[in-house]
Amino acid sequence: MTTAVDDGLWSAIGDPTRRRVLDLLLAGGGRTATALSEQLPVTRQAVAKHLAVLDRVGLVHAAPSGREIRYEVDEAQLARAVAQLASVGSAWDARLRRIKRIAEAIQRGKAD
Amino acid sequence: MTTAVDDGLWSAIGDPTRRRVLDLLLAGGGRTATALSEQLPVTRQAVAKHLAVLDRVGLVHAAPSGREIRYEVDEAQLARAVAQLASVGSAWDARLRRIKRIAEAIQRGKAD
DNA sequence: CTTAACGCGCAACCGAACGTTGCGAATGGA
DNA sequence: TCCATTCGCAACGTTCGGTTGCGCGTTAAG
Repeated sequence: MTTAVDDGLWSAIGDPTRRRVLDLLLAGGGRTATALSEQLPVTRQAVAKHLAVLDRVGLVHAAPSGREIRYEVDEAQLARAVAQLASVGSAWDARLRRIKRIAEAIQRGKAD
Repeated sequence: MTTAVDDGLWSAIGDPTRRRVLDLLLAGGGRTATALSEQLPVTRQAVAKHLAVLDRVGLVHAAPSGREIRYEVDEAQLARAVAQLASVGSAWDARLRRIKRIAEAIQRGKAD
């Protein structure tokens, strides 16, 4: 079982700036690209591109209103992403536990 | 609390090929770059570069032996990476829960 | 001992991704 | 109407993941 990871979702949340964008949107509700860029170390255009990526994988959704475009987190999709993180994490964790157990067994065997 | 994530570690495990390299090393014990590349859809050189990245962040460690170089997972560092995955995951999860609670509260408020 | 084969590193190259700057277009308020 | 604000588009540079080609050292076979 290789954890059935969606590489699209992963690489979307793999970028540090995109993670911070998601953090900001989660913390402050829907915001525009310009507003987000003011609280990030990158330009508005960079933020816009990241929002496009997040939109493409369904993690955010655009809400146009007049000349502004407010972006909001898609909670269901983010929950799916969180599940994938947990999935990979627990898979590796299980491997590590098994390795530790085997190592301890060998230690005991040495004591023959 | 922004979860104090190490971007170096994150981007190391953010790459799909590097995750698969770690999976293979965890499953089959120490292996050489050539052996790994035979079970991956990329060339030996690509694997070698990924191993260099993983080595730089301490997720694997090289064990030279004659003309071969066997790579092994650093379990402590991988455990740290797993902790970061869990950290980000649970942070987002908590946000999602709060949002849901607030939404429900508003729903109840509407029923006035 | 000589030689062939294997494993590795280095360098050049290509395409995609992240970031920048500069510009023009459209909307909103004075 | 006019100015400010917000956005989209295009060009550019840099880094990253991947490939190919070559040369070097180690191992093993003759």
